[in-house]
Amino acid sequence: MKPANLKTLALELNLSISTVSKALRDSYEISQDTKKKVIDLAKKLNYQPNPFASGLRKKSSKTIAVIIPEIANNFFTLAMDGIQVIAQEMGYHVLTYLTQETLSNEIASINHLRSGRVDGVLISICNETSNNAHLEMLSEIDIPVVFFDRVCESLPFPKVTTDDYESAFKATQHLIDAKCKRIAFFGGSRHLSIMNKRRNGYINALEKNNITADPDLILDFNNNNEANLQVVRELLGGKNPPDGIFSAIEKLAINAYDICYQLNLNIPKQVKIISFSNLRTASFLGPPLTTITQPAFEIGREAAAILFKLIEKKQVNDIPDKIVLKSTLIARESTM
Amino acid sequence: MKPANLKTLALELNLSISTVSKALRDSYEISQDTKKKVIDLAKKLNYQPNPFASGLRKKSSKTIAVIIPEIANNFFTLAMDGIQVIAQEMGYHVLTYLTQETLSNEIASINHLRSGRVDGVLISICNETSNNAHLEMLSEIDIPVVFFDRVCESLPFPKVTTDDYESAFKATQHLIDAKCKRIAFFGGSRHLSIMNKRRNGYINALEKNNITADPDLILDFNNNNEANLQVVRELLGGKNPPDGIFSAIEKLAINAYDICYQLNLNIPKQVKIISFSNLRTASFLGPPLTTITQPAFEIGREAAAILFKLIEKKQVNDIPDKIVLKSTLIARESTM
DNA sequence: ACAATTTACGAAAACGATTGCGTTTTAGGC
DNA sequence: GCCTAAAACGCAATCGTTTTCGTAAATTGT
Repeated sequence: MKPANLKTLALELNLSISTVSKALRDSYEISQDTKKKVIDLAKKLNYQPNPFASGLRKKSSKTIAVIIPEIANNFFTLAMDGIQVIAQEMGYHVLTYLTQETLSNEIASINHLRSGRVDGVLISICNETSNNAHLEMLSEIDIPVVFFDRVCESLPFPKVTTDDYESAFKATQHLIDAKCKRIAFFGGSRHLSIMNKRRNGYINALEKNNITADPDLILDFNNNNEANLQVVRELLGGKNPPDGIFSAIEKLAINAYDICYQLNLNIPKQVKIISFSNLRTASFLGPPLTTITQPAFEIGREAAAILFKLIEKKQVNDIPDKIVLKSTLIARESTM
Repeated sequence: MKPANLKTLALELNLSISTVSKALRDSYEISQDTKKKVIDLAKKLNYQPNPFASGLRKKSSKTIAVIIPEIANNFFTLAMDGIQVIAQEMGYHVLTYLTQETLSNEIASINHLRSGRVDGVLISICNETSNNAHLEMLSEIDIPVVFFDRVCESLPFPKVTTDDYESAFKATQHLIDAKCKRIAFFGGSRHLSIMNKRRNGYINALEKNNITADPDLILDFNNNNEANLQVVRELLGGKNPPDGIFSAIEKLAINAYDICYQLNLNIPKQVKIISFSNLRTASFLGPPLTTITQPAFEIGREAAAILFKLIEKKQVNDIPDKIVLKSTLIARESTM
């Protein structure tokens, strides 16, 4: 059965298409009587306006795009949840693009948006992103953009992040307070500003405690998990292993657990571990993992809320350039 | 800067709009020479066809919808990943709708699709779904639909599931083999066929071992996690607690861990636990959790692959009505 | 050299919703 | 009863792309 359209309704009611359209949009030009008739029939036939037709005409789609590196990641999953909740409330549709941490996918995704397919974009950049050529294209497209978590500092879009530097500092201090002498940092791409902030928080915390950072303990990991595991194995199985690990990435903390199990290293006796993480099961790990937990859901909500303000041009002047939410350190047995 | 459109290109090249359009679609009507000119300019101006215009004209959107109960769920996250991978390969866009396990949201989402916004639908129904009135509307919309995991048996759409009955049977047998005498079943909505299959697998495994199922040990949980925790607490803290738990839902196994920690119950000595789960950290829990792990990623891939065959009407005859993938039981310490 | 094809392109009508503007009807004022 | 103004509705253009059909020019065959 063909879906009903304005023509169908108009024919049935002996009205013109424009009258029907205006009635449905509650125009002052149409009498209450006709409005009621139109609306009733529309409901009866389950009329849904064709999104292509109105998109073409109005140049708006009631759709936003979310571009994230991966979805099988607790942080992004929760952020996505927050985004969806707001979007659903606002009556918007959500298109998701996964870049799989690959620059070419990120470029392709952004290119898709040039066509006016969406009214706004929420983006968290991938760890291969070093230059901003493709991100600057976002400025050329004339739609609102909001960055969250993995932001690009040099671009003039609102950004929602967490207090990465402070959290990293606290995490490192937490390990120092737990008597760790050799603390390793597990980080990611040097191109990501959040990674640099976390690394700096780590380094400055060490310095403040008069510990000189050992370059051998500052590790950058990539997207190859096998290789990453090997690096962790060599570090923990080597001759001068760390007694504390601060991981800026959840997955790397899991790798550390993996290797500790393999090498029969006791956590926390031989090595203490703290990690940025949104793992729901952190409390039930063996041993429970001390985490820096980002308010991922709220980040998604905030970012989406800002985006919709921009899209609907409400209170555009009181939109902050940058929102920083606080992460919380939850101490558990892995650092006791 | 306004995005380039066919008119722009046509004007620049002194060609007609139709020629440009045909050139870009590699029509045999256009000479190689003109094609090259058009394509070059299109690339230079970064032309992207307006999706509304072509959607309106062609009645196809290169977009699919994914309707799932929640995204903060390891199974659905992985399935989503599989779907996205295929969709990206096929050049399709993905719209996500979360029903939050709520019937009204599911109805609203399905209603959105009546407008021709998408070319196909992948759906896993929510646990409030008992009657099929709204799902039958999917038949009226004239687009392909594929169910995955939480399928609706009575509807004539392809279904991708796992061997739920067999896996549940094996899981229960696994506990029986581990000398459990009182095995509890943690299930969900009786409206979901997969839950019934898992429950039946459990019951039949008991019967085969000449154990009569105790109704007090067959629990149905809902979406209220606080209430669920309380039920688990009363069961495990009661006078006749089970010595084995087979959970059909990951979240409930976590609840069980939670209560065991609270009540100082030793897993597996006092109670053994096995659960359907896609937890990546199952091996690192205290103790490591024995799981029935569904091939979630592959389910997503398979379902998407079938959907695209249907959409593009390729090999439509050799599409099976039902695909059943196998889950794997991974024995870990929680049942030793 | 002339008809018959073939090649290469353009004109124009869709697709369905929106909206400015013109037109008809009704109500109101005197 | 006539004029003005407001109320209620229809006409038609528009958004950008696709596609059918028509036609001029180039090519082929004899």
